[in-house]
Amino acid sequence: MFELLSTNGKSRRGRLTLPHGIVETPCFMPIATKGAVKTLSSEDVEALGASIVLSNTYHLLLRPGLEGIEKLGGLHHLMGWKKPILTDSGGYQVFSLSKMNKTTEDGVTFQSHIDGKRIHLTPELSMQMQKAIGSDIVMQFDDVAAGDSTRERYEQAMELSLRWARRCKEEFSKTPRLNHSTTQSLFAIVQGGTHEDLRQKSVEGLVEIGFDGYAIGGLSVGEKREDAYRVAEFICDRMPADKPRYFMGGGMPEEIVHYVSLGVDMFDCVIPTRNARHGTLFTWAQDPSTIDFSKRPTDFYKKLNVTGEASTFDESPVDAWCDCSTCKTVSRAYLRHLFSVGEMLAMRLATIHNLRFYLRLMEELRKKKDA
RNA sequence: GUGCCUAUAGCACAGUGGUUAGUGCACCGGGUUGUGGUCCCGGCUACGAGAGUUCAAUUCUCUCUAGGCACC
Repeated sequence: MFELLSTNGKSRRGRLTLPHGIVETPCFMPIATKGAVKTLSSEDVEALGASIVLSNTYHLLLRPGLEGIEKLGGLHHLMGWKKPILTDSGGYQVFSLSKMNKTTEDGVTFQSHIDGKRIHLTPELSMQMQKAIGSDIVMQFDDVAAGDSTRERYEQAMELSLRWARRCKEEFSKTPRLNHSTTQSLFAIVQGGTHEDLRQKSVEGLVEIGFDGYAIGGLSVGEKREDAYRVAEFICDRMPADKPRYFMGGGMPEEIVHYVSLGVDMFDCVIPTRNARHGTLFTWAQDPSTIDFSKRPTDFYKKLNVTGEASTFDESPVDAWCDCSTCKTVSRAYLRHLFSVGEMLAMRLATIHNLRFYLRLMEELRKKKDA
């Protein structure tokens, strides 16, 4: 299911063949937490050039629920999205959303942020839910420690994630495939904070169990960027070369460039979509096809706060180098006006642009490897 | 014309005879890393004018000006 097409130093050019289609890597996965990339239709997302999206087990478990999603025929059918879907397991949401949760060996009990109902999420339930969703790529249920945790906490989270990984694999292997696909993949998640020895133990333990792909979890959660770079390289150097590598949750454009140079194949991040909704847009500092990414540049883009005063009478497009529909049809002045009066269209136009920026970045990064 | 009420930031309002006059919205700037669509952190801008009482007035008194209400 994963072909390594070429390498250049540590960086890789690959191809994932999944039940719902082919994903060229390195790739970026737009986030459709509750079954939609906010403000966009599935058709929009496809037109932007996305080949896979990320959705979320935790949110879909709350609504429409396990039985609900089965009755609805799985998430692909519900969304009208024909390409691959990866689902996060819900582990991160326990860390990031709910302050009122309790982690035990069995799983996590927390209160729904919607109606306060108590939910007990276990590795087994997460697997069942992701199967019901019909994800092309299922993520293991994991325990994420905050970026400023003690070594003890990192170690505990890593060990627990390792034990949960085993349970996920068992459940994943035995439960009848509820949906359309017979070839869902299961990815494991490496934990261990910024400690190399813990990360090493995590990778080795997971590889021994055996998964279809491996993710780097627990970074971009408050630690220093240089620590994240160091740990990511350490992990990549110990991951199996013939399996896809997924950096979870990151990051800024220059971080993605850096991680690609270390050999990461897959990314997801809320930055392009969330920043778009708050008026922060990414723009190219030069023609993207002329950027030499092998030098790990950090200055190849600029952030534009389009709600700022400077855009008030600016008739120019958001980005002259961009080929998205927003840049081809509207001015900065119009976008600023739409934000200023609170029109929903502002968020949509900005989301289209920022996602296109990220997807274009990946296209350019792949081109360099193709050449 | 007469009486009463009001006058504090761009707007709506708090408040005080004594160091640096608050809040919300608006505006300006920054943030956002396995989603917060409404979030977070900063910043700017004010006691209508004049006189009096007082050690000290945005605060109390008077006059003026402007606005509101009522009555002719």
